[in-house]
Amino acid sequence: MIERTFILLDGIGDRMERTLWDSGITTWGDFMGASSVPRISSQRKLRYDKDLLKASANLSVRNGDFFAHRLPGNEHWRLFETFRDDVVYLDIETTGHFAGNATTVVGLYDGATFKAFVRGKDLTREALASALDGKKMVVTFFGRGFDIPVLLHEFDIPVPPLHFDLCFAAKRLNMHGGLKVIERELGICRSDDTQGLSGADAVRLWYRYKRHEDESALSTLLQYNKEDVVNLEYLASKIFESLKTKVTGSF
DNA sequence: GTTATGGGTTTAGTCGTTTT
DNA sequence: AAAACGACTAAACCCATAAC
Repeated sequence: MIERTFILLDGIGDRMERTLWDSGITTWGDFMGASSVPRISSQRKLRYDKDLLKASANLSVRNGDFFAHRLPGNEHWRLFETFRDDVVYLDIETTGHFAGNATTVVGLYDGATFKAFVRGKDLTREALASALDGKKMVVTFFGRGFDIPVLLHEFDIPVPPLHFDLCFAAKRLNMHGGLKVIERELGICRSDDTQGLSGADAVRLWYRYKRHEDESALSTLLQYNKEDVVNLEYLASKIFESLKTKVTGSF
């Protein structure tokens, strides 16, 4: 998908990109190989050829920062397949807005293993930073509005440059509603222990664990968080494929 | 059910630039 | 000169969450 992307060129927006695709120029190679391109002067084409060459070089060394800066946040999804091996799925639980919104649990999943960091145990700036180190893309549900700002405010850690927020991506596919609703739409089932639990319940579970040192409440909370995070992977690949088809019209 | 919060996106409209 | 287009802006809107 990234090699079909032209909106990273300065002066090319989504409409011009569509025009290029429609005229048969569907990849960077097509563009650079064409002797001339409709609606683009030869002078500009020269500049774009250089830019695309630079993009190719950055793609081959897998430089996530390069693309993060050249694409608007709502188009970061285009790099999901490219950086799939360096993705981290992330979901946090907190004490809630009016209790200062302190992070209680940070759940991370890299596609193979799940790791939860718990406040008062192993949730530290250093542990988080090292777990996120080297990741090129973070996948969240509404993380742009919630998880990432909260984490930055509390821990000031470096986060991966690319961010695939499934909430806004799903909306582009006319899938409205929160994470649980969308999970159900895609046929994902929750375990018996966490069936029907919501974010508000996560707050309650935390307080139950804290007040009574109730380890079973914590373990339910961690299970809930784990399912949230692990399900993001399936959601992401589904949403990526649908978005790709929708945007390109699957030429 | 309503409201507040803080982050973000989308949409519609306007304006300036590029291409033919 | 006209058409097509991107950039910019502001307003509307969405989400998770909890207090009321």
